[in-house]
Amino acid sequence: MNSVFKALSDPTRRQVLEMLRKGPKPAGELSAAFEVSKPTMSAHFSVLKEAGLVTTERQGKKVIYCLQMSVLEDALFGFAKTFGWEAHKSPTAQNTTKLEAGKP
Amino acid sequence: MNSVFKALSDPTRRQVLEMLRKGPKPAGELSAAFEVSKPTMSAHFSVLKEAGLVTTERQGKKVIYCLQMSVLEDALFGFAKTFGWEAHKSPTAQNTTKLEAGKP
DNA sequence: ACATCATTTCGATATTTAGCTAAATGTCTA
DNA sequence: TAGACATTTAGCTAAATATCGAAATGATGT
Repeated sequence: MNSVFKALSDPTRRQVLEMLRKGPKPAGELSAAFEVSKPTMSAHFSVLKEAGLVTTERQGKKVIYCLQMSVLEDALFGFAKTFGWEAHKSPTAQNTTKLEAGKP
Repeated sequence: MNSVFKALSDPTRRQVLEMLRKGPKPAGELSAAFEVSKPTMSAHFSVLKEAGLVTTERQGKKVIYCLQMSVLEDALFGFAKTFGWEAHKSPTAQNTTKLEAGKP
């Protein structure tokens, strides 16, 4: 859980997670959205992966990143609960475990 | 908001916030709960203060730290909302603006 | 097998962060 | 004002992090 908060402490990494919210995306597409080098992005990906916030899955020449909502949820709301907050999934929360086929 | 997440990325600082959940506490009491030097704690306090997560108020020879729940709430739930979560204050959430008198 | 494209690893450097001790500052009480 | 605490500032080290360009690896499709 510490590693999750560490991972969330960088704005680029938070943005990556937000991009993944609508569904899995390849590394290249994620990288292209930021003004940093590919190696730098790869390092950010590693941090997210080690925190368990994302998983990867190879599809042909691409590596697909997939948000693990449950990990984010546990960290965020586990912490929030110690402050007396309650929280619940909204009806719009969605599955992030499967890639919709044929997305670029 | 970035500064809030930065502040939350350290476990000591998160624990300080949790200690303040039940009400304001003097710096000395907070420091005593951790195995680090006073200056180190002071640096942690600065980070929390710059993020707006705590405010201080001098009372005699002591400096009282006070959790700003609203700042924590905005950062945490502002972020959570972008992931489709809803959240609300639980009935147990409480006032942090006033110090209960005469606490050691 | 090769060319190509996507991604990661390598090596190097700069910045940031957490931690310390020692010294300075601030505020009460006698 | 002097003594006693409480807290912060100064100055430092060591470790972690962010970043880069260049090179290496992996997978595909011809």
